[in-house]
Amino acid sequence: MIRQQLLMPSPEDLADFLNRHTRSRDCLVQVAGLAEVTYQGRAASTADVGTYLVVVKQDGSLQIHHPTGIKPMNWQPKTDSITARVDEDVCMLLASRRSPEELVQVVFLEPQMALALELAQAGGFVLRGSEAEMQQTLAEHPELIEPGLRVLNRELMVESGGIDLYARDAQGRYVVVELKRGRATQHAVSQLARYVRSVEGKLPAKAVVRGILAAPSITTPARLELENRGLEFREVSALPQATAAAGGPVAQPSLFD
Amino acid sequence: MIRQQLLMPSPEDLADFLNRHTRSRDCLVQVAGLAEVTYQGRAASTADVGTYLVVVKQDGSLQIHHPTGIKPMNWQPKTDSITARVDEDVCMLLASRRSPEELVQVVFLEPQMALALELAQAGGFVLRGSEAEMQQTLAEHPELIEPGLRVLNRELMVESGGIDLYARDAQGRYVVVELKRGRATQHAVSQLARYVRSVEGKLPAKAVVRGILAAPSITTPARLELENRGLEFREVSALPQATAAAGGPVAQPSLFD
DNA sequence: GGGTGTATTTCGGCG
DNA sequence: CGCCGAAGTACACCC
Ligand SMILES: [Mg+2]
Ligand SMILES: [Mg+2]
Repeated sequence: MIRQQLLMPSPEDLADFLNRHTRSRDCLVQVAGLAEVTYQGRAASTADVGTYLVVVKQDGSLQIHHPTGIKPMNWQPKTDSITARVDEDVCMLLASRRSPEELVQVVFLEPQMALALELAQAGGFVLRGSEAEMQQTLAEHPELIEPGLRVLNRELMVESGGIDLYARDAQGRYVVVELKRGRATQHAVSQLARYVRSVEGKLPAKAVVRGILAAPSITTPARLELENRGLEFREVSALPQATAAAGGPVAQPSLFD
Repeated sequence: MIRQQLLMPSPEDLADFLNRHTRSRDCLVQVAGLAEVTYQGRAASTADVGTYLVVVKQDGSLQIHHPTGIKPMNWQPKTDSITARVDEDVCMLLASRRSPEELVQVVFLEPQMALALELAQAGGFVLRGSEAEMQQTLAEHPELIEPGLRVLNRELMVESGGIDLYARDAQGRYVVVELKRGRATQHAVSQLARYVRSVEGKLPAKAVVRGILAAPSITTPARLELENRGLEFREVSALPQATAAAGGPVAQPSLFD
Protein backbone atom coordinates (compact mmCIF):
# COMPACT_ATOMS: atom_id res chain seq x y z
CA MET A 1 0.00 0.00 0.00
CA ILE A 2 3.00 2.23 0.44
CA ARG A 3 4.11 2.55 -3.16
CA GLN A 4 7.31 4.37 -2.37
CA GLN A 5 8.85 6.44 0.40
CA LEU A 6 11.90 8.70 0.32
CA LEU A 7 13.67 10.30 3.27
CA MET A 8 15.39 13.64 2.77
CA PRO A 9 15.48 13.19 -1.00
CA SER A 10 17.76 15.18 -3.28
CA PRO A 11 16.05 17.77 -5.50
CA GLU A 12 16.48 15.51 -8.51
CA ASP A 13 15.09 12.45 -6.76
CA LEU A 14 12.13 14.40 -5.45
CA ALA A 15 11.29 15.88 -8.83
CA ASP A 16 11.51 12.46 -10.38
CA PHE A 17 9.36 10.96 -7.64
CA LEU A 18 6.70 13.64 -8.00
CA ASN A 19 6.52 13.47 -11.78
CA ARG A 20 6.31 9.71 -11.82
CA HIS A 21 3.64 9.28 -9.18
CA THR A 22 1.45 12.24 -10.05
CA ARG A 23 1.35 11.18 -13.68
CA SER A 24 0.38 7.61 -12.89
CA ARG A 25 -2.88 9.00 -11.47
CA ASP A 26 -3.30 6.01 -9.22
CA CYS A 27 -1.86 7.08 -5.93
CA LEU A 28 -1.85 9.82 -3.33
CA VAL A 29 1.44 11.64 -3.11
CA GLN A 30 2.65 13.72 -0.21
CA VAL A 31 5.77 15.66 0.66
CA ALA A 32 6.59 17.10 4.08
CA GLY A 33 9.35 19.56 4.79
CA LEU A 34 10.62 23.10 4.64
CA ALA A 35 9.08 24.95 1.72
CA GLU A 36 7.88 28.22 0.31
CA VAL A 37 4.52 28.58 -1.44
CA THR A 38 3.13 31.17 -3.81
CA TYR A 39 -0.24 31.36 -5.51
CA GLN A 40 -1.53 33.58 -8.30
CA GLY A 41 -5.00 33.47 -9.72
CA ARG A 42 -8.38 34.77 -8.63
CA ALA A 43 -6.36 36.16 -5.73
CA ALA A 44 -2.66 35.90 -4.86
CA SER A 45 -0.72 34.70 -1.83
CA THR A 46 2.74 34.07 -0.51
CA ALA A 47 3.76 31.83 2.36
CA ASP A 48 7.20 32.35 3.88
CA VAL A 49 9.57 29.50 4.47
CA GLY A 50 7.94 27.05 6.84
CA THR A 51 7.23 23.40 7.39
CA TYR A 52 4.29 22.29 5.32
CA LEU A 53 2.59 19.12 4.18
CA VAL A 54 1.85 18.97 0.46
CA VAL A 55 -0.71 16.45 -0.78
CA VAL A 56 -1.52 15.56 -4.37
CA LYS A 57 -4.40 13.17 -4.87
CA GLN A 58 -5.08 10.83 -7.79
CA ASP A 59 -7.30 13.36 -9.53
CA GLY A 60 -4.49 15.92 -9.48
CA SER A 61 -6.05 17.99 -6.73
CA LEU A 62 -3.45 19.74 -4.60
CA GLN A 63 -3.55 20.89 -1.01
CA ILE A 64 -0.86 22.41 1.15
CA HIS A 65 -1.38 22.21 4.88
CA HIS A 66 0.20 24.17 7.67
CA PRO A 67 0.45 22.76 11.21
CA THR A 68 -3.08 23.71 12.29
CA GLY A 69 -6.58 24.23 10.96
CA ILE A 70 -8.97 22.14 8.94
CA LYS A 71 -8.53 24.11 5.76
CA PRO A 72 -5.40 23.98 3.64
CA MET A 73 -3.26 27.11 3.44
CA ASN A 74 -3.17 26.83 -0.36
CA TRP A 75 -4.98 24.52 -2.71
CA GLN A 76 -6.04 23.74 -6.25
CA PRO A 77 -9.21 21.63 -6.68
CA LYS A 78 -8.49 20.65 -10.25
CA THR A 79 -5.18 20.95 -12.03
CA ASP A 80 -4.68 20.98 -15.78
CA SER A 81 -1.01 20.29 -15.34
CA ILE A 82 1.10 19.40 -12.37
CA THR A 83 4.85 19.11 -12.87
CA ALA A 84 8.00 19.11 -10.78
CA ARG A 85 11.36 20.39 -11.93
CA VAL A 86 14.75 21.25 -10.50
CA ASP A 87 15.76 24.87 -10.67
CA GLU A 88 18.78 26.43 -8.95
CA ASP A 89 19.35 23.22 -7.03
CA VAL A 90 15.88 23.04 -5.48
CA CYS A 91 12.85 21.02 -6.50
CA MET A 92 9.75 22.99 -7.28
CA LEU A 93 6.23 21.87 -7.96
CA LEU A 94 4.02 23.80 -10.38
CA ALA A 95 0.28 23.22 -10.44
CA SER A 96 -1.66 25.17 -13.02
CA ARG A 97 -5.24 25.46 -14.08
CA ARG A 98 -7.10 27.29 -16.81
CA SER A 99 -10.54 28.67 -16.15
CA PRO A 100 -10.02 30.14 -13.77
CA GLU A 101 -6.38 30.76 -14.60
CA GLU A 102 -4.47 29.81 -11.47
CA LEU A 103 -0.98 28.76 -10.52
CA VAL A 104 0.36 27.31 -7.30
CA GLN A 105 4.10 26.99 -6.90
CA VAL A 106 5.84 25.08 -4.14
CA VAL A 107 9.59 25.43 -3.63
CA PHE A 108 10.93 22.55 -1.57
CA LEU A 109 13.91 23.88 0.36
CA GLU A 110 14.43 20.94 2.69
CA PRO A 111 12.13 18.03 1.85
CA GLN A 112 12.13 15.61 4.77
CA MET A 113 9.90 12.91 3.44
CA ALA A 114 8.09 11.96 0.27
CA LEU A 115 5.43 9.30 0.27
CA ALA A 116 3.29 7.68 -2.40
CA LEU A 117 0.26 5.81 -1.11
CA GLU A 118 -2.11 3.51 -2.94
CA LEU A 119 -5.50 4.70 -1.76
CA ALA A 120 -7.43 2.64 -4.22
CA GLN A 121 -10.86 1.53 -3.17
CA ALA A 122 -13.37 3.95 -1.75
CA GLY A 123 -16.53 2.57 -0.25
CA GLY A 124 -19.98 4.07 -0.62
CA PHE A 125 -20.74 7.26 1.26
CA VAL A 126 -24.17 8.27 2.53
CA LEU A 127 -25.06 11.59 4.08
CA ARG A 128 -28.33 12.08 5.92
CA GLY A 129 -29.97 15.30 7.03
CA SER A 130 -29.30 17.36 3.92
CA GLU A 131 -31.75 19.90 2.62
CA ALA A 132 -32.26 17.69 -0.43
CA GLU A 133 -33.46 14.89 1.83
CA MET A 134 -35.74 17.30 3.70
CA GLN A 135 -37.15 18.40 0.38
CA GLN A 136 -37.94 14.88 -0.73
CA THR A 137 -39.58 13.99 2.56
CA LEU A 138 -41.69 17.13 2.59
CA ALA A 139 -42.66 16.70 -1.06
CA GLU A 140 -44.02 13.29 -0.08
CA HIS A 141 -45.58 14.57 3.16
CA PRO A 142 -46.55 18.21 2.58
CA GLU A 143 -49.01 17.96 5.47
CA LEU A 144 -45.98 18.27 7.76
CA ILE A 145 -45.82 21.87 6.59
CA GLU A 146 -49.54 22.48 6.58
CA PRO A 147 -52.69 20.37 6.29
CA GLY A 148 -54.17 20.45 2.81
CA LEU A 149 -50.97 21.58 1.10
CA ARG A 150 -50.38 20.06 -2.35
CA VAL A 151 -46.90 20.26 -3.89
CA LEU A 152 -46.85 21.24 -7.57
CA ASN A 153 -43.09 21.45 -8.21
CA ARG A 154 -39.71 20.87 -6.62
CA GLU A 155 -36.88 23.23 -7.52
CA LEU A 156 -39.11 25.24 -9.83
CA MET A 157 -36.86 27.58 -11.75
CA VAL A 158 -37.89 31.22 -11.90
CA GLU A 159 -35.77 34.23 -12.94
CA SER A 160 -34.55 34.78 -9.39
CA GLY A 161 -33.56 31.19 -8.70
CA GLY A 162 -34.97 27.79 -7.80
CA ILE A 163 -38.06 27.52 -5.60
CA ASP A 164 -37.58 24.60 -3.20
CA LEU A 165 -41.27 23.67 -3.12
CA TYR A 166 -44.04 25.28 -5.14
CA ALA A 167 -47.48 24.37 -3.84
CA ARG A 168 -51.14 25.27 -3.38
CA ASP A 169 -52.87 25.49 -0.02
CA ALA A 170 -56.30 24.23 1.03
CA GLN A 171 -57.86 27.50 -0.20
CA GLY A 172 -56.19 27.19 -3.58
CA ARG A 173 -53.66 29.95 -2.98
CA TYR A 174 -50.17 29.47 -4.41
CA VAL A 175 -47.44 28.85 -1.84
CA VAL A 176 -43.69 29.30 -2.19
CA VAL A 177 -41.74 27.23 0.34
CA GLU A 178 -38.09 27.91 1.08
CA LEU A 179 -36.34 25.16 3.05
CA LYS A 180 -33.35 25.43 5.33
CA ARG A 181 -31.67 22.46 7.02
CA GLY A 182 -30.34 24.73 9.75
CA ARG A 183 -31.40 27.92 11.49
CA ALA A 184 -32.94 30.30 8.97
CA THR A 185 -31.35 33.75 8.60
CA GLN A 186 -32.26 37.04 6.94
CA HIS A 187 -30.60 35.65 3.84
CA ALA A 188 -33.29 32.98 3.65
CA VAL A 189 -36.00 35.62 4.12
CA SER A 190 -34.52 37.60 1.22
CA GLN A 191 -34.54 34.49 -0.95
CA LEU A 192 -38.14 33.71 -0.10
CA ALA A 193 -39.24 37.31 -0.74
CA ARG A 194 -37.51 37.28 -4.12
CA TYR A 195 -39.19 34.05 -5.17
CA VAL A 196 -42.61 35.27 -4.04
CA ARG A 197 -42.08 38.46 -6.08
CA SER A 198 -41.10 36.41 -9.13
CA VAL A 199 -44.18 34.22 -8.85
CA GLU A 200 -46.46 37.22 -8.33
CA GLY A 201 -44.99 38.69 -11.50
CA LYS A 202 -45.99 35.60 -13.46
CA LEU A 203 -49.55 35.36 -12.12
CA PRO A 204 -52.56 37.61 -12.70
CA ALA A 205 -52.24 40.82 -10.67
CA LYS A 206 -54.81 39.90 -8.00
CA ALA A 207 -53.41 36.45 -7.23
CA VAL A 208 -52.30 35.99 -3.64
CA VAL A 209 -48.98 34.22 -3.18
CA ARG A 210 -48.00 32.95 0.25
CA GLY A 211 -44.38 32.51 1.30
CA ILE A 212 -43.40 29.95 3.91
CA LEU A 213 -39.93 29.55 5.38
CA ALA A 214 -39.61 26.00 6.69
CA ALA A 215 -36.65 25.34 8.96
CA PRO A 216 -35.81 23.91 12.38
CA SER A 217 -35.42 27.44 13.78
CA ILE A 218 -35.06 31.08 12.80
CA THR A 219 -32.95 34.00 14.00
CA THR A 220 -34.72 36.85 15.77
CA PRO A 221 -33.98 39.51 13.12
CA ALA A 222 -35.06 37.10 10.39
CA ARG A 223 -38.35 36.49 12.17
CA LEU A 224 -38.99 40.25 12.39
CA GLU A 225 -38.16 40.80 8.74
CA LEU A 226 -40.32 37.83 7.79
CA GLU A 227 -43.34 39.24 9.64
CA ASN A 228 -42.73 42.70 8.21
CA ARG A 229 -42.98 41.24 4.75
CA GLY A 230 -46.10 39.20 5.53
CA LEU A 231 -44.30 35.89 5.18
CA GLU A 232 -44.62 32.84 7.43
CA PHE A 233 -42.43 30.47 9.39
CA ARG A 234 -43.01 26.77 9.89
CA GLU A 235 -40.82 24.62 12.13
CA VAL A 236 -39.55 21.42 10.56
CA SER A 237 -36.49 19.38 11.49
CA ALA A 238 -33.85 17.99 9.21
CA LEU A 239 -32.94 14.98 11.30
CA PRO A 240 -35.28 12.55 13.11
CA GLN A 241 -33.58 12.62 16.51
CA ALA A 242 -33.81 16.40 16.58
CA THR A 243 -37.55 16.35 17.17
CA ALA A 244 -37.33 13.25 19.32
CA ALA A 245 -34.68 14.77 21.57
CA ALA A 246 -36.41 18.12 21.80
CA GLY A 247 -39.95 16.95 22.39
CA GLY A 248 -39.48 13.56 24.02
CA PRO A 249 -42.47 11.48 22.96
CA VAL A 250 -43.30 13.39 19.79
CA ALA A 251 -46.70 15.02 19.68
CA GLN A 252 -46.14 16.20 16.12
CA PRO A 253 -45.37 13.71 13.38
CA SER A 254 -41.66 13.44 12.69
CA LEU A 255 -40.15 13.91 9.27
CA PHE A 256 -38.62 10.45 9.52
CA ASP A 257 -41.35 8.06 10.61
CA MET B 1 11.08 15.51 11.59
CA ILE B 2 9.47 12.10 11.38
CA ARG B 3 8.66 11.55 15.03
CA GLN B 4 7.50 7.99 14.57
CA GLN B 5 6.27 5.65 11.88
CA LEU B 6 4.52 2.30 12.17
CA LEU B 7 3.83 -0.19 9.40
CA MET B 8 0.76 -2.39 9.67
CA PRO B 9 0.46 -1.79 13.41
CA SER B 10 -1.58 -4.00 15.71
CA PRO B 11 -4.77 -2.46 17.11
CA GLU B 12 -3.10 -1.95 20.47
CA ASP B 13 -0.01 -0.32 19.01
CA LEU B 14 -2.08 1.96 16.85
CA ALA B 15 -4.32 3.07 19.72
CA ASP B 16 -1.27 3.73 21.82
CA PHE B 17 0.39 5.63 19.01
CA LEU B 18 -2.67 7.77 18.40
CA ASN B 19 -3.29 8.61 22.03
CA ARG B 20 0.32 9.50 22.67
CA HIS B 21 0.85 11.76 19.65
CA THR B 22 -2.52 13.46 19.58
CA ARG B 23 -2.20 14.33 23.25
CA SER B 24 1.26 15.81 22.89
CA ARG B 25 -0.30 18.48 20.66
CA ASP B 26 2.97 19.10 18.87
CA CYS B 27 2.79 16.96 15.80
CA LEU B 28 0.64 16.03 12.86
CA VAL B 29 -0.59 12.45 12.97
CA GLN B 30 -1.85 10.41 10.07
CA VAL B 31 -3.07 6.90 9.49
CA ALA B 32 -3.69 5.29 6.12
CA GLY B 33 -5.51 2.04 5.56
CA LEU B 34 -8.77 0.17 5.36
CA ALA B 35 -11.36 1.80 7.59
CA GLU B 36 -15.00 2.58 8.18
CA VAL B 37 -16.20 6.05 9.16
CA THR B 38 -19.39 7.27 10.77
CA TYR B 39 -20.46 10.75 11.74
CA GLN B 40 -23.36 12.03 13.83
CA GLY B 41 -24.09 15.66 14.56
CA ARG B 42 -25.69 18.47 12.61
CA ALA B 43 -26.16 15.77 10.00
CA ALA B 44 -25.12 12.12 9.90
CA SER B 45 -23.04 10.03 7.55
CA THR B 46 -21.61 6.59 7.01
CA ALA B 47 -18.73 5.56 4.81
CA ASP B 48 -18.41 1.91 3.92
CA VAL B 49 -15.18 0.03 4.28
CA GLY B 50 -12.57 1.67 2.07
CA THR B 51 -9.04 2.96 2.00
CA TYR B 52 -8.84 6.36 3.62
CA LEU B 53 -6.25 8.78 4.91
CA VAL B 54 -6.93 10.11 8.40
CA VAL B 55 -5.12 13.25 9.51
CA VAL B 56 -5.08 14.79 12.98
CA LYS B 57 -3.30 18.10 13.30
CA GLN B 58 -1.71 19.66 16.37
CA ASP B 59 -4.82 21.64 17.23
CA GLY B 60 -6.88 18.46 17.32
CA SER B 61 -8.59 19.10 14.02
CA LEU B 62 -9.46 15.93 12.16
CA GLN B 63 -9.90 15.24 8.47
CA ILE B 64 -10.55 12.01 6.65
CA HIS B 65 -9.73 11.95 2.96
CA HIS B 66 -10.84 9.60 0.26
CA PRO B 67 -8.75 9.01 -2.87
CA THR B 68 -9.99 12.08 -4.78
CA GLY B 69 -11.27 15.58 -4.25
CA ILE B 70 -10.05 18.62 -2.41
CA LYS B 71 -12.52 18.33 0.43
CA PRO B 72 -12.30 15.71 3.14
CA MET B 73 -15.02 13.08 3.23
CA ASN B 74 -15.48 13.64 6.96
CA TRP B 75 -13.95 16.18 9.29
CA GLN B 76 -14.07 17.91 12.64
CA PRO B 77 -12.63 21.44 12.79
CA LYS B 78 -12.25 21.53 16.56
CA THR B 79 -12.38 18.55 18.84
CA ASP B 80 -13.09 18.68 22.57
CA SER B 81 -11.76 15.19 22.94
CA ILE B 82 -9.99 12.84 20.60
CA THR B 83 -9.23 9.35 21.84
CA ALA B 84 -8.33 5.96 20.44
CA ARG B 85 -9.29 2.65 21.99
CA VAL B 86 -9.32 -1.03 21.12
CA ASP B 87 -12.72 -2.65 20.87
CA GLU B 88 -13.42 -6.13 19.55
CA ASP B 89 -9.86 -6.41 18.33
CA VAL B 90 -9.90 -3.27 16.19
CA CYS B 91 -8.60 0.21 16.91
CA MET B 92 -11.13 2.97 16.74
CA LEU B 93 -10.72 6.71 16.91
CA LEU B 94 -13.41 8.88 18.49
CA ALA B 95 -13.40 12.62 17.92
CA SER B 96 -16.13 14.53 19.72
CA ARG B 97 -17.18 18.12 20.01
CA ARG B 98 -19.82 19.98 21.97
CA SER B 99 -21.57 22.93 20.44
CA PRO B 100 -22.43 21.81 18.02
CA GLU B 101 -22.61 18.28 19.42
CA GLU B 102 -20.77 16.13 16.94
CA LEU B 103 -19.01 12.80 16.84
CA VAL B 104 -16.76 11.27 14.23
CA GLN B 105 -15.79 7.65 14.61
CA VAL B 106 -13.14 5.86 12.60
CA VAL B 107 -12.80 2.09 12.77
CA PHE B 108 -9.40 0.99 11.52
CA LEU B 109 -9.87 -2.47 10.02
CA GLU B 110 -6.48 -2.80 8.36
CA PRO B 111 -4.18 0.10 9.20
CA GLN B 112 -1.27 0.06 6.76
CA MET B 113 0.77 2.93 8.07
CA ALA B 114 0.78 5.40 10.94
CA LEU B 115 2.96 8.48 10.86
CA ALA B 116 3.69 11.28 13.31
CA LEU B 117 5.29 14.36 11.76
CA GLU B 118 6.79 17.38 13.44
CA LEU B 119 5.35 20.25 11.45
CA ALA B 120 6.60 22.90 13.77
CA GLN B 121 7.33 26.26 12.28
CA ALA B 122 4.88 28.03 10.02
CA GLY B 123 6.03 31.09 8.15
CA GLY B 124 3.98 34.23 7.57
CA PHE B 125 1.13 34.07 5.13
CA VAL B 126 -0.13 36.99 3.05
CA LEU B 127 -3.20 36.96 0.85
CA ARG B 128 -3.88 39.68 -1.67
CA GLY B 129 -7.04 40.42 -3.58
CA SER B 130 -9.55 39.90 -0.78
CA GLU B 131 -12.66 41.98 -0.44
CA ALA B 132 -11.21 43.43 2.76
CA GLU B 133 -8.26 44.76 0.80
CA MET B 134 -10.57 46.19 -1.87
CA GLN B 135 -12.52 47.88 0.89
CA GLN B 136 -9.47 49.52 2.38
CA THR B 137 -8.22 50.74 -0.98
CA LEU B 138 -11.60 52.14 -1.94
CA ALA B 139 -12.05 53.78 1.46
CA GLU B 140 -8.79 55.60 0.79
CA HIS B 141 -9.64 56.34 -2.85
CA PRO B 142 -13.43 56.63 -3.09
CA GLU B 143 -13.01 58.60 -6.33
CA LEU B 144 -12.39 55.21 -7.96
CA ILE B 145 -16.07 54.54 -7.38
CA GLU B 146 -17.28 58.02 -8.24
CA PRO B 147 -15.79 61.54 -8.24
CA GLY B 148 -16.78 63.54 -5.18
CA LEU B 149 -17.68 60.51 -3.07
CA ARG B 150 -16.80 60.81 0.62
CA VAL B 151 -16.73 57.67 2.77
CA LEU B 152 -18.37 58.04 6.18
CA ASN B 153 -18.10 54.48 7.51
CA ARG B 154 -16.68 51.05 6.75
CA GLU B 155 -18.67 47.99 7.81
CA LEU B 156 -21.43 50.15 9.27
CA MET B 157 -23.71 47.83 11.18
CA VAL B 158 -27.44 48.15 10.52
CA GLU B 159 -30.21 45.69 11.47
CA SER B 160 -29.89 43.80 8.23
CA GLY B 161 -26.10 43.42 8.28
CA GLY B 162 -22.85 45.29 7.69
CA ILE B 163 -22.66 47.98 5.02
CA ASP B 164 -19.28 47.70 3.26
CA LEU B 165 -18.96 51.43 2.60
CA TYR B 166 -21.35 54.14 3.74
CA ALA B 167 -20.77 57.43 1.95
CA ARG B 168 -22.15 60.70 0.64
CA ASP B 169 -21.99 61.76 -2.98
CA ALA B 170 -21.12 65.17 -4.49
CA GLN B 171 -24.77 66.26 -4.13
CA GLY B 172 -24.86 65.25 -0.47
CA ARG B 173 -27.00 62.15 -1.00
CA TYR B 174 -26.25 59.13 1.15
CA VAL B 175 -24.71 56.17 -0.70
CA VAL B 176 -24.62 52.52 0.31
CA VAL B 177 -21.80 50.63 -1.42
CA GLU B 178 -21.74 46.83 -1.53
CA LEU B 179 -18.42 45.33 -2.63
CA LYS B 180 -17.76 42.00 -4.26
CA ARG B 181 -14.29 40.67 -5.07
CA GLY B 182 -15.74 38.48 -7.81
CA ARG B 183 -18.66 38.59 -10.21
CA ALA B 184 -21.71 40.03 -8.48
CA THR B 185 -24.85 37.88 -8.36
CA GLN B 186 -28.50 38.41 -7.48
CA HIS B 187 -27.54 37.62 -3.91
CA ALA B 188 -25.41 40.77 -3.85
CA VAL B 189 -28.28 42.80 -5.27
CA SER B 190 -30.54 41.48 -2.49
CA GLN B 191 -27.96 42.46 0.11
CA LEU B 192 -27.60 45.95 -1.31
CA ALA B 193 -31.38 46.42 -1.48
CA ARG B 194 -31.72 45.32 2.15
CA TYR B 195 -29.08 47.76 3.33
CA VAL B 196 -30.61 50.63 1.37
CA ARG B 197 -33.98 49.86 2.94
CA SER B 198 -32.43 49.79 6.42
CA VAL B 199 -30.75 53.16 5.87
CA GLU B 200 -33.92 54.69 4.45
CA GLY B 201 -35.72 53.53 7.57
CA LYS B 202 -33.28 55.41 9.77
CA LEU B 203 -33.34 58.67 7.79
CA PRO B 204 -36.11 61.26 7.38
CA ALA B 205 -38.75 59.98 4.98
CA LYS B 206 -37.77 62.20 2.04
CA ALA B 207 -34.06 61.38 2.13
CA VAL B 208 -32.75 59.78 -1.05
CA VAL B 209 -30.42 56.83 -0.56
CA ARG B 210 -28.38 55.57 -3.49
CA GLY B 211 -27.16 51.99 -3.71
CA ILE B 212 -24.01 51.10 -5.63
CA LEU B 213 -22.79 47.59 -6.30
CA ALA B 214 -19.04 47.73 -6.93
CA ALA B 215 -17.50 44.61 -8.41
CA PRO B 216 -15.31 43.47 -11.31
CA SER B 217 -18.39 42.18 -13.16
CA ILE B 218 -22.04 41.29 -12.71
CA THR B 219 -24.30 38.48 -13.94
CA THR B 220 -26.97 39.37 -16.46
CA PRO B 221 -29.96 38.57 -14.22
CA ALA B 222 -28.35 40.54 -11.39
CA ARG B 223 -27.92 43.55 -13.66
CA LEU B 224 -31.61 43.41 -14.62
CA GLU B 225 -32.73 43.10 -11.02
CA LEU B 226 -30.40 45.94 -10.04
CA GLU B 227 -31.87 48.27 -12.64
CA ASN B 228 -35.40 47.25 -11.70
CA ARG B 229 -34.71 48.36 -8.17
CA GLY B 230 -33.09 51.64 -9.20
CA LEU B 231 -29.67 50.59 -7.98
CA GLU B 232 -26.33 51.12 -9.73
CA PHE B 233 -23.30 49.13 -10.82
CA ARG B 234 -19.71 50.33 -10.83
CA GLU B 235 -16.85 48.24 -12.20
CA VAL B 236 -13.87 47.88 -9.91
CA SER B 237 -11.21 45.18 -9.87
CA ALA B 238 -9.89 43.27 -6.90
CA LEU B 239 -6.41 42.63 -8.25
CA PRO B 240 -4.07 45.05 -10.05
CA GLN B 241 -3.16 42.86 -13.01
CA ALA B 242 -6.82 42.36 -13.80
CA THR B 243 -7.19 45.92 -15.07
CA ALA B 244 -3.72 45.92 -16.56
CA ALA B 245 -4.34 42.72 -18.50
CA ALA B 246 -7.79 43.76 -19.64
CA GLY B 247 -7.05 47.31 -20.69
CA GLY B 248 -3.37 47.23 -21.57
CA PRO B 249 -2.00 50.67 -20.72
CA VAL B 250 -4.63 51.60 -18.17
CA ALA B 251 -6.76 54.61 -18.99
CA GLN B 252 -8.57 54.39 -15.67
CA PRO B 253 -6.59 54.57 -12.46
CA SER B 254 -5.91 51.11 -11.03
CA LEU B 255 -6.85 50.12 -7.51
CA PHE B 256 -3.23 49.25 -6.84
CA ASP B 257 -1.09 52.16 -7.98
C1' DG C 1 -23.40 32.57 22.27
C1' DG C 2 -26.29 34.68 18.56
C1' DG C 3 -26.10 36.94 14.08
C1' DT C 4 -24.01 38.23 9.72
C1' DG C 5 -20.90 38.07 5.83
C1' DT C 6 -16.71 36.43 3.15
C1' DA C 7 -14.41 32.62 0.72
C1' DT C 8 -8.80 31.56 -4.32
C1' DT C 9 -15.01 29.11 -1.12
C1' DT C 10 -16.15 23.87 -3.48
C1' DC C 11 -19.67 21.44 -5.47
C1' DG C 12 -23.75 20.00 -8.01
C1' DG C 13 -27.58 20.99 -11.06
C1' DC C 14 -29.85 23.11 -14.84
C1' DG C 15 -30.55 25.80 -19.05
C1' DC D 1 -20.16 27.94 -19.92
C1' DG D 2 -23.14 31.00 -17.12
C1' DC D 3 -25.95 31.16 -13.20
C1' DC D 4 -27.85 29.85 -8.81
C1' DG D 5 -27.98 27.74 -4.30
C1' DA D 6 -26.38 24.26 -0.62
C1' DA D 7 -22.74 23.07 2.61
C1' DG D 8 -22.06 18.83 8.69
C1' DT D 9 -19.65 24.57 4.94
C1' DA D 10 -15.17 27.08 7.99
C1' DC D 11 -13.82 31.34 9.71
C1' DA D 12 -13.65 36.13 11.39
C1' DC D 13 -15.93 39.84 13.51
C1' DC D 14 -19.33 42.37 16.10
C1' DC D 15 -22.74 42.79 19.70
MG1 LIG E 1 -33.59 27.28 -1.66
MG1 LIG F 1 -20.92 43.05 2.08
